[in-house]
Amino acid sequence: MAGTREPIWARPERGTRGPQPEHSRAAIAAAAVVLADSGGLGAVTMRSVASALGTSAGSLYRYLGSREDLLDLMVDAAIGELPRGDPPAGEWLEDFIVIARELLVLYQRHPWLPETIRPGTSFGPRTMDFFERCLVVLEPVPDSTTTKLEAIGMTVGVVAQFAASAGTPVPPEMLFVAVTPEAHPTLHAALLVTSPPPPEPDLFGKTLRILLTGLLRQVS
Amino acid sequence: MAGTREPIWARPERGTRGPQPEHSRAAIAAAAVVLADSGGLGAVTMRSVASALGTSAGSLYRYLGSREDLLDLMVDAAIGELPRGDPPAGEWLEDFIVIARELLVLYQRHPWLPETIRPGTSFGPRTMDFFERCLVVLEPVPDSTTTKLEAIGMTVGVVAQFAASAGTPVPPEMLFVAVTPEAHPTLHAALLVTSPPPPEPDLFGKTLRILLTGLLRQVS
DNA sequence: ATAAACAGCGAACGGTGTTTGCAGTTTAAG
DNA sequence: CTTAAACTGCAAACACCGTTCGCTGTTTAT
Repeated sequence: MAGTREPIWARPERGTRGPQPEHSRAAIAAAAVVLADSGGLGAVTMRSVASALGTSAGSLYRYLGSREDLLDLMVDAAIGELPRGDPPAGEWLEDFIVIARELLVLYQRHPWLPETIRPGTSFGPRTMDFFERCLVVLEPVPDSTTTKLEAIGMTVGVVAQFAASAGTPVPPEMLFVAVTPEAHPTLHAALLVTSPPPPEPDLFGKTLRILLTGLLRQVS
Repeated sequence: MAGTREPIWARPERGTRGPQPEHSRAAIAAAAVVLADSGGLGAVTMRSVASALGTSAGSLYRYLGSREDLLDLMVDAAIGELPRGDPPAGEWLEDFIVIARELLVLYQRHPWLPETIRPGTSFGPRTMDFFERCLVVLEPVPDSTTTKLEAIGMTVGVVAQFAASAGTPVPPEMLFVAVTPEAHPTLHAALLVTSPPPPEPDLFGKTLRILLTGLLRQVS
């Protein structure tokens, strides 16, 4: 029953005694984000982050309880890069899709973000700001907040899906070594097509419009 | 240019010389799946899989080129558990949603599966069978195979989203330590609701129906 | 018969997250 | 002002990880 630990957001950044820490959570998160941006999440090790800050791995545990805490910090720092102001005054659907597009470019700038948002992630204050901003935009929608949060969660998932598929522009044939013309005739035929049909111009917006108008009640 | 390696499906399971191997890819995958089911993906180490098979970690490299190969084997083995026969004769939308439901229960039985399907996964023959089965069901739809594959991918993503959110039945307050009544009034109010409204009876089916009827042309 | 290809195994290598003990520093309490 | 508690930083160590290597023995093609 004591397997889990208190999330980092519930612990004070520093105590009231002792010398002033040489680093801050924000600086640690920023250094880790830089490493992840250039080398992927695998490049974010306690030692690499520590050496980027000019300290040692063990010293990081004065700031973090575990590597998971570091990931929580990174997630919140990245989501904190989203635009914050701009409470828009248009139609809620279009406003919300604007937010989704902002999230998409964030996911493309930080490809490690979706995989770092894992089950067990403890979301920080900047992420809560994001959720709040979504709810504000959805204010005109007459559904319950629970339903809205479900719709937001589904949207975030779809955005991650688009960000991931945009990373692999054309499926390399390496991923399809296992298809045989006999067992998979339809699939095999599809892979032989040399010039695929022109892609939907705005599949992203189209998909989200479909999903949201179905999931949330239209304001009459 | 030589950073990537040939996927395991392109290599023969065994050569033509030498003694018969004591294990098989299928047995290795099965052992790894059992470990992941009970202890999560983190419990799947070369040493743990090897010891489950009564051998040593180094010996596994006679069968696998890397741990990634092991994950590829696991993914294909799990997806291979999906029902295979039953080419249904109903409406394509309902038939496809049946497949999606089968995938959902598979994801719930193997919670490690979505995270194991990573960018770079090389899909095996059982997974190709699954794609083929999806395409067969979508045969009556007049869209291009490319569009259908996009719809399938989006469906798989949505199913993973549902499987993940079903794993966390009620968001524990630990995940929301960072919300403050001042900065997040709407969110804060939503978390105070003691009895949330009864959830949509079949949000899963509803969502997929919405998504698929929008993404794919209705058969006229 | 010979040589190549292969299986199995134990030891080792570099890397990982994390813990621990210690020395030095700052602050709160007596 | 003194003292003790709380705190920081650091180096070393621990257990574990994926992976490689060298070796012995076995099977098969030539």
